[in-house]
Amino acid sequence: MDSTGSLAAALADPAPTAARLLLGALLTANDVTVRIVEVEAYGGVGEDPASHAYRSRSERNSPMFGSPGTVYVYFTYGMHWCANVACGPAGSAAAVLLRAGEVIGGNELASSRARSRLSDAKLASGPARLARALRIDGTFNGCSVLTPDSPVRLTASESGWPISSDAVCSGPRIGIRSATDWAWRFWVEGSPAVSSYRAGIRR
DNA sequence: CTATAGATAATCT
DNA sequence: GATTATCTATAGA
Repeated sequence: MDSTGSLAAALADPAPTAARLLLGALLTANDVTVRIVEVEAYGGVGEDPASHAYRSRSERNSPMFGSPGTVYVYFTYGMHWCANVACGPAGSAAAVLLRAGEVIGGNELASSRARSRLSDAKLASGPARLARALRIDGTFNGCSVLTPDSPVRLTASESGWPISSDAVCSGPRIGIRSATDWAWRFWVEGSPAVSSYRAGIRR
């Protein structure tokens, strides 16, 4: 089986399993390629209070209900785009949030797109920066990362994927206010691009 | 280095 | 009208 077929099989798994299998895969869009090093899993309707799909299907979250590999992009905090990939059986509304990646191609382009001057390691460190480096916005909604002519593509090199489970860490998800004790965030140990956010956010 | 406040708009109630 | 799966500038140690 080729690597794209393996990825397709991985995306059909439940969110936490699919999430950890996305680590080490390559994401390409707009002439920039990143190696995914940090992700979070989100569940479907009625099963994950932190998920955008928790309440019900809406116009915004409808891409989450698509087949595995469907891209769901949302706009938040008045200025940031964040990218997800639907996973699990079609209609389950589970998804994986792409939180961080190492830029391995199109470095200068990614740098020129950044809102501020950033070191190479931080160009795609954080969900909004990742989307910005690849210039992913709302027009990508509904695309599939598994379709050859899609503007966003997910691939895997046979040598670098999947990542050894020894190198994968997990912990609580970031920036949410419910289900904070679910260890549904996964990252590659030691990657300089993994975001190191502060724990306590005061309001 | 750490900690905090402010920006800024679509979506949902 | 409140909330938000964030980032950056700025202040202080």
